Amino acid sequence: MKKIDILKKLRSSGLRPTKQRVEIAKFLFEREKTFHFTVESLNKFFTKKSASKIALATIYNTVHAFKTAGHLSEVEVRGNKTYFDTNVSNHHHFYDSDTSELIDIDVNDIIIQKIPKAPNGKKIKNVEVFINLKN
Amino acid sequence: MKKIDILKKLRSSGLRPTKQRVEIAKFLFEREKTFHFTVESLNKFFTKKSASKIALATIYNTVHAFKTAGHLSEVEVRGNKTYFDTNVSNHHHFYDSDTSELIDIDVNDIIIQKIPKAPNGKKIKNVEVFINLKN
DNA sequence: TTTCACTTTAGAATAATTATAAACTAAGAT
DNA sequence: ATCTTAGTTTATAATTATTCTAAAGTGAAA
Ligand SMILES: [Mn+2]
Ligand SMILES: [Mn+2]
Ligand SMILES: [Zn+2]
Ligand SMILES: [Zn+2]
Repeated sequence: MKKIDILKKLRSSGLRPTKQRVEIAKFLFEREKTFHFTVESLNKFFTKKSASKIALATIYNTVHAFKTAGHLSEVEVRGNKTYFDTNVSNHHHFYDSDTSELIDIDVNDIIIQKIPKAPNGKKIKNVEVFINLKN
Repeated sequence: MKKIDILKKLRSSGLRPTKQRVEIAKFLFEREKTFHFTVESLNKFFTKKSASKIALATIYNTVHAFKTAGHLSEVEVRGNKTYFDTNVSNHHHFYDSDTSELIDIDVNDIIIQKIPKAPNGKKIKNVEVFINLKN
């Protein structure tokens, strides 16, 4: 994803392309593959690796703004921290608790042949499959 | 589950059947159906409903001891609080985010016909299906 | 009964996240 | 180009869930 696209992405979401948002968006979206991260890992990158320091509150604000705009999704993982995902399409996960690593599974690589109907007057919003790994 | 069984359950897990543990175990296991709860909901019960007040730290200690002993499982739910489950068998969940309610799905009510093989030298420990509901 | 490892408890500490409010800035209006 | 202001950043405080601490209490073996 190019810088021009990043500016478009922000503006089309009603987010002013501030210096901080553009920097974070470049780090998150200017790459070949999607990935998973936590606010802590993101903050570490901007504290250590990057020259510019971005306030932790801004990282939280920005991640939430991107999530609300649909540019990030959240993955529920056992543990304290919240995991975010730059893959916003419907997909599943392997989880390696040894390394705390999430690995994407394409939605077409899992086929569910039998599923119960939703209770009450409810409908199924989406189905998430989470496969825990061991050695 | 009867009181005598609760005492057995505790003793066979190497847990002394203290007044607090027996009270909590009776509340958790002395019922027909399994259910889901949070430490907060459990604490509310013993603060309001029950005559005896149990320290919050004891509730945490006991829930962890029961989990370690295999009498409780933990369900990962989006949000801040940790959900526990008195159903320790392999099963799946519906989740109603409107009411924050978990509903069990029997393991046989979901059949997965295609699943990717585990990466690297890893194996699949277990598969959890989480079905989000909407209205 | 005596003993002591195990347990409970109040309160402090920690960790992740959110709120606050003052300083700053992108961008439309003049 | 400057003005204006709503949107944004930031340091810091506050909140929330959970864990730790260490002193007082207790189940159960001897
Ligand atoms: Mn989590
Ligand atoms: Mn959670
Ligand atoms: Zn993913
Ligand atoms: Zn359950």
